[in-house]
Amino acid sequence: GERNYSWFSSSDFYSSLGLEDFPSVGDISGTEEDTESAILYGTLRGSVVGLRYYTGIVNNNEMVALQREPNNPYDKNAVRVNNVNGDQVGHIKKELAAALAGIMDSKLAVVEGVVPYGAKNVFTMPVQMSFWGREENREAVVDQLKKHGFKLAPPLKESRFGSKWISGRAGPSYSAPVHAAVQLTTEQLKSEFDKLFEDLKEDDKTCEMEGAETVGTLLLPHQKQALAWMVSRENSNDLPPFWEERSNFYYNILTNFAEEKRPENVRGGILADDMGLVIILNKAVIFFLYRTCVHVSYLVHFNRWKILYSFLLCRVKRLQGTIRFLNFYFALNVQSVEKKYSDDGPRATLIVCPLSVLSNWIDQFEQHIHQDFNVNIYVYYGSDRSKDPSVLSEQDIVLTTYNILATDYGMRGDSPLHRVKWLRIVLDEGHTIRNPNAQQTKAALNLEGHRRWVLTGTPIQNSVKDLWSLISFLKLKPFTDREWWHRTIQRPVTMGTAGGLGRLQSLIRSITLRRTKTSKVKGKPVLELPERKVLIQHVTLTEEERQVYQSVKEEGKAAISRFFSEGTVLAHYADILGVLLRLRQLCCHPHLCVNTSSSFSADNKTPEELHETLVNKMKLVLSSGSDEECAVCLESLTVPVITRCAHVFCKPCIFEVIRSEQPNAKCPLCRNGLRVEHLVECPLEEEIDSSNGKKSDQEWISSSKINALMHALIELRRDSPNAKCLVVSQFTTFLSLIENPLKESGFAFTRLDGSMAQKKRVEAIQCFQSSQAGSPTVMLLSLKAGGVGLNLTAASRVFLMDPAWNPAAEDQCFDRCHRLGQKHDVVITKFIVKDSVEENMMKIQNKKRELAAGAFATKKPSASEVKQTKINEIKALIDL
DNA sequence: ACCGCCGGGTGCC
DNA sequence: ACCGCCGGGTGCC
Repeated sequence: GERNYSWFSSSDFYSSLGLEDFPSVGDISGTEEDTESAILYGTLRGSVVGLRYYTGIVNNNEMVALQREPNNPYDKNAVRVNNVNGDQVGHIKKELAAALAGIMDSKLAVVEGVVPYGAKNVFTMPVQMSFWGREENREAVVDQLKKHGFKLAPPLKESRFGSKWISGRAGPSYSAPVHAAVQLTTEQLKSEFDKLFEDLKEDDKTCEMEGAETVGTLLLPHQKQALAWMVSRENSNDLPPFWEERSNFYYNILTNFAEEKRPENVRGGILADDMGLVIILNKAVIFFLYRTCVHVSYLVHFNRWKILYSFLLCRVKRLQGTIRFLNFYFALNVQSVEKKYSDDGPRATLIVCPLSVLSNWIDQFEQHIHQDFNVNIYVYYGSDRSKDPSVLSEQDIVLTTYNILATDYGMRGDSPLHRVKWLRIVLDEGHTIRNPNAQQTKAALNLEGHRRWVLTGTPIQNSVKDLWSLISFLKLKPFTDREWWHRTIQRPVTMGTAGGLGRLQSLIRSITLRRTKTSKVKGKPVLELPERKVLIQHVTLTEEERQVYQSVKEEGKAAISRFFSEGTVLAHYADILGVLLRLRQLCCHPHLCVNTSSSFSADNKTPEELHETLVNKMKLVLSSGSDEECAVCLESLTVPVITRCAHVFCKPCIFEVIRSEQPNAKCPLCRNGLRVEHLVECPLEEEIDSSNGKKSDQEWISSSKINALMHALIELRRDSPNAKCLVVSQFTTFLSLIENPLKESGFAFTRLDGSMAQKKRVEAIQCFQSSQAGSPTVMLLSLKAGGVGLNLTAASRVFLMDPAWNPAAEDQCFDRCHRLGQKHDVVITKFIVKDSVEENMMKIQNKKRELAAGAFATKKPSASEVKQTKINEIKALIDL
């Protein structure tokens, strides 16, 4: 029925952007300078004039930024020259500026400058410019320069300036030796990058901090370690990375910029931790660290702490033997406590997280903080959130989401979050801000507060590029400006310039604490997780099932090869997904695909009718529970919307496309016109629980896969009667079909799927996690149900009934039981039907895994590459 | 001389 | 700027 779907009018286009939990949408519009495929065209010597009018000074060999100044009243071609600090040094001489203006404005090339000598000149100084751009723009740039009488010199050779460059750390980037540089292969980069984090684990971050013995709470070694590291980070007086003290100024060895003011180091850093629950404990630690000076579990001391506070400051010595935690801290930095954490300083810690983990945080605080302790926590969320900044600044902790942060920031100047000076700012799942152009990133970067932390399991998702937002958030000079980040770190790394990776490594090392499930502290694993094994169990269809499967397959294959020969594959995308879906369903159970029509969009239909059938077909595919992918973000669909051309994308992704390409946005897959008012939203799963509407007209029958599952379950019950297991499928209808034999064989089971209300979910989880006799041993789980935080550690077996397109979606599901708290080895069984679309899906999954493993430092595939990949996948899936 | 040359005034874009 | 450029003063050898 139509009522399950909402149609957008253009009026709710912007309001609907308030939707929560958008993944950060990658920039696919191509407006962003395509920095990753830039090459060096050549160099040009010019001059900077008007020095005496400006205060900005430079050193010899210092990098400078060239900035267009189109509104200059004297010359619309004006190009400003700024030093690394952003202070104006002068202008590019007008004849040269006239040549540069066009190139810069049309983004044909990026022009970078270095002052090679003469930095102390009074009136003019030389500037060595490098021109970077994509190969196809080289001619245009050369022509443009020629028109104004300039000619590029070939890139400077390494030998000229190179000695510094190879030495591993510093070097002016104008000498980037493109020809000499050895482009690392993806694999090399990947392994280099792994090393980058490996090395982090064995350095001095292994110092542990003891908890208060009087309370007797046990902190795990890696938690103590993290605690100590964070305390030292918040109090460190070290210079930030790449800065040196020289006689009476501070010198940046990457840009050669110097200033008298001591550059501030970040009072914080990145906690790159992939250990699920552990991170939550760590989160709690750090938030209470100074304001209350206790670990959450030490909150017993909170009231006493208030009394102790002034007492401590004058009696540190006496207390040293009493509370070792405080001892450690005060021994470190008695004065700064007084100064920095006295009651007139900022009080509130801001925690920003995705909506999906907001409740996690609230739960954590509720669990650990007894109401008697007056720790004020304010959840800044919902329409009744306070607009009064002073309400926020009086809290101990303010919790909010990235989308609230961005929405508020949107109404300029009136965001309470941005008017408070925070004691500490924490970005949870910090990689959420990896897109520098996203509103939430800008909003996060503009928060005020000295202690800044980023929590993330995946600091680098696709490329070094992703790190910029995080580094910028940490306010590390000079990287807050993307140009310096790019010139000193990103480009050297991606181009494989000698020393580039070393730089990145020392940067990461100085600000990151990284622990993975396999990290070690003093030779012992930080976290001893039981093993995880994945078994593939092949299933053979019965003669009867095979017949049905084969006939559907042949029919589908014929249609799809017709689409190929007609060149209408993408136009029939919904049809094709429909065929694949039917095949996948037939692998599971013949009753699954009763509602999916087999007829193809006939040619005698009007375009209007055709469009409607296709869109309806896509709705069916989506509502079946199938975990389809978005061609923009390449991940599982979050909030799917269907375009008029019957392609499906995440709502935020496609809105971003429309926003950035307006007014004539085109479908990323087929380049047909996109209109907001044509988008159809489609819930991921039928809200009406399919188990209620069981097809009464169909008698229950089993299937090969169900038989295989039941066989395994019964065997498991015989061998280890207490073992609990998850039975996972994308298709909730399939889960319903499985209920029947479970009942018949006397299994106590529970169920968790997307259609359940929050309260019922919690019940189902608690019930399943319970160790009481008679508690369910089986949980029927829909692949996408629940957030990342879902804890199903009671299960030590997983039966994955059907493969997903996206291997990451499967892994995420497995991690719900393979995580901290799991006592047993986890065995995962994937049921795969032999000689079927499922086997082909596995092949594609493996390819994706390889791709993901090598994805570091490679650029995001373009729309046409995505399109080609999709087409190749279709061929592989249907054996064409 | 509707030139050349001299030397003072002057100076980003 | 110890430059270039401008424009006024000037004018055989």
